[in-house]
Amino acid sequence: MRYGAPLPSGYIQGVSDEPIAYPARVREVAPRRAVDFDADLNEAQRKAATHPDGPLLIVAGAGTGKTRTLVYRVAHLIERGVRPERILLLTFTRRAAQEMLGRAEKLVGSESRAVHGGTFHGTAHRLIRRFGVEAGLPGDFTILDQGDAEDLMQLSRAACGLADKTKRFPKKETLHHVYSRHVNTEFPVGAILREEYPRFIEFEDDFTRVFADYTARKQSRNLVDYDDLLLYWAMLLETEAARAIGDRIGALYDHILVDEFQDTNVLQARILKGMCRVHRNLTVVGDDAQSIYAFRGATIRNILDFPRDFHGAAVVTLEQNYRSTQPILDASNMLISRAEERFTKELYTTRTGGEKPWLVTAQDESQQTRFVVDRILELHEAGTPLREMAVLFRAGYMSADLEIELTARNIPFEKWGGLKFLEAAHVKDVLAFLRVLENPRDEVSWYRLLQLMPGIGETTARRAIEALADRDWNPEAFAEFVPPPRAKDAHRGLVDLLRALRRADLEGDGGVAKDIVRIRTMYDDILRARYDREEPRLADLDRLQAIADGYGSRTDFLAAISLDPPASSTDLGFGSESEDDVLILSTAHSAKGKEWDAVFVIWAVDGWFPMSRALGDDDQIEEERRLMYVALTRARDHLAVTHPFNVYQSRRGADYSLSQLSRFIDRGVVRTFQQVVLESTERLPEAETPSAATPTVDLRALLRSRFSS
DNA sequence: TTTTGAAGTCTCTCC
DNA sequence: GACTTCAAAA
Repeated sequence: MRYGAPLPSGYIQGVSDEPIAYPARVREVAPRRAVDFDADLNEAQRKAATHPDGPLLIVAGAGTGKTRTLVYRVAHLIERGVRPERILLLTFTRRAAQEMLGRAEKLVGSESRAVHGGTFHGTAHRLIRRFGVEAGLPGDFTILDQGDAEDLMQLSRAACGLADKTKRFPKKETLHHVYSRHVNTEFPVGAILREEYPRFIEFEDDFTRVFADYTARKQSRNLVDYDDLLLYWAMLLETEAARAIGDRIGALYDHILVDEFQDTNVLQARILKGMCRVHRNLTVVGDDAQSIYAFRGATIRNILDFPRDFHGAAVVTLEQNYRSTQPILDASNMLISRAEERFTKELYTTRTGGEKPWLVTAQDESQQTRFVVDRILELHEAGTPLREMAVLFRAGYMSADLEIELTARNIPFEKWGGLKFLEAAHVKDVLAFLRVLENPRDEVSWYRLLQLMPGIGETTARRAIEALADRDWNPEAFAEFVPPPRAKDAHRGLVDLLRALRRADLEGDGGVAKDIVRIRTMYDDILRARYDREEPRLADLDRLQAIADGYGSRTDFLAAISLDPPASSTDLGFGSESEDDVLILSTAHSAKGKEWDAVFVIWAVDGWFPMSRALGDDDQIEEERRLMYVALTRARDHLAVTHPFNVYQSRRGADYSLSQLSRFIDRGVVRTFQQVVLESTERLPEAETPSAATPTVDLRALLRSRFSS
């Protein structure tokens, strides 16, 4: 059973097939110059970049000039006369797309600006807005992010009568995870349960019921989740009823290039096949050793099966690493050599010299932090800009202590990945108002904003929504809804606010930033009453307002923030800040595709990296290992892996426990590092503690003994 | 019956 | 430190 919306058979033809307009990302016009493929590329890179038409698989190890090769391929295509707007460049993150388009522009000039680039989801969104209505999809849908989708799943769960305290029935997050996996991997629900949640197998029928309700609910409320974006794209291409539309979408592009192919899933592979039904000009680049998105359904089979799926595909392998020094490669190669399955080979470099990476044992978290900060300042004084250094970790919250220290010492930093401010409750609250205006059927947002009102809780909110649904979501139905007496004032206030906002819309006095100002006349008070520390939250809303200012319409704004969320605080529209020399803090995932002169990988502790949740499952441990490999291979000249020895365990009472070094740094890997054990700070006066202290005999012995057991 | 405050329970990666 | 669950108050 599948849960996607079937495409209605009727659709209207018409509207020209001119390419979708993409906003130009770079303003200045770069001069056009002849590209020198011979001088700029090595043989393998050149072979890939100048490959003629037809399917091409580039297997590229870390740092082998993958981006460079793709950019030169784009340049080559343009020189060959392919129209730039007929080239589609699919990447995994928005950052990667921007970087690649920027580099292409430097190479071939402003012409390359017409190249279409973006993430799978972003591109899906544009195509669906453009062609979806013709295929019977709603034109005014709003996009659910993961949190919204989970909330909607909760409503479905309740509608199926599974919300009561039956403790054993899975949480909304689990339900959504299974659903998303089903869509992205096409595994049957039962198989997913058997593999990942054996304890829930008995509920398979209930899962199916909830999913059916969830799917129907999304459709009747004009809601589209991330998975739907891909699903609808695939269906536009594949469904017989949409054949003519699929043909036109397929005819939009002559060449398709895909970055990070190892992180695509079967649904994305189907999309690529569909996009290539007129031509077979598909170039994919990937590295199986860097596959780190299995949790999203990515499968390495896409790379392995590529030559079979696209018969006669050329395969080019890039092995020469231009990024890292040999000692860093030695450590990385050793680490990944432990992987259960490997398909690619050892990386090598012609770069000479370079010191062994450091393996730093700190006494505790605060010493780890001090070491990292001291070392960063040292390198900075020696001439490395802050922006050329990064601290990487497994999960967003692990940098908390470091962030405090950096702030205290006035070192500017920028954080990538982890919790984004758009996911913060108070920001989502304000967005809920906007989304209800945009799509009055947005049940998730109604539910959220109603419960903000004093006196209105779960039950009253649900009743109000029922009243709305009964009247086909006519906005007036809410005004006529009779709330319980205690919520009378709040109801009145909300009705007035929504009316005022709609009126402003009609009178052209809108603008999404103005909307937010109006919403905040009500919401700021609610916020103050709800939270003790209101200042940072109010500041977040100021930032939201500033971002909104850059968008003309509410529709654009809402779509943009679901698909291209500002990833860091400096992305948030305070322009000049992003030019500053700032240190990068990033999750290992968000660091993929980037490189720095100096990289610090902190919390290399078993249970942290790899995370404890992965420990039960061999495949997950392998994915964690590849993730560590990704982290290590980000470094050009300096690499330090740190682990605190004593870890404060807030979970089990207030005491310290001894931590184990990450299992990925086994004895053989340790030999590729130089070990540094930081002295306990109590023993030495601070002035005498060098940032890289001499190892003490005791701790070294302790360290060794752990590897011998 | 519904809301709200307080204690208790986890904590990921991303579009 | 944020979200869920439980018990008391309106």
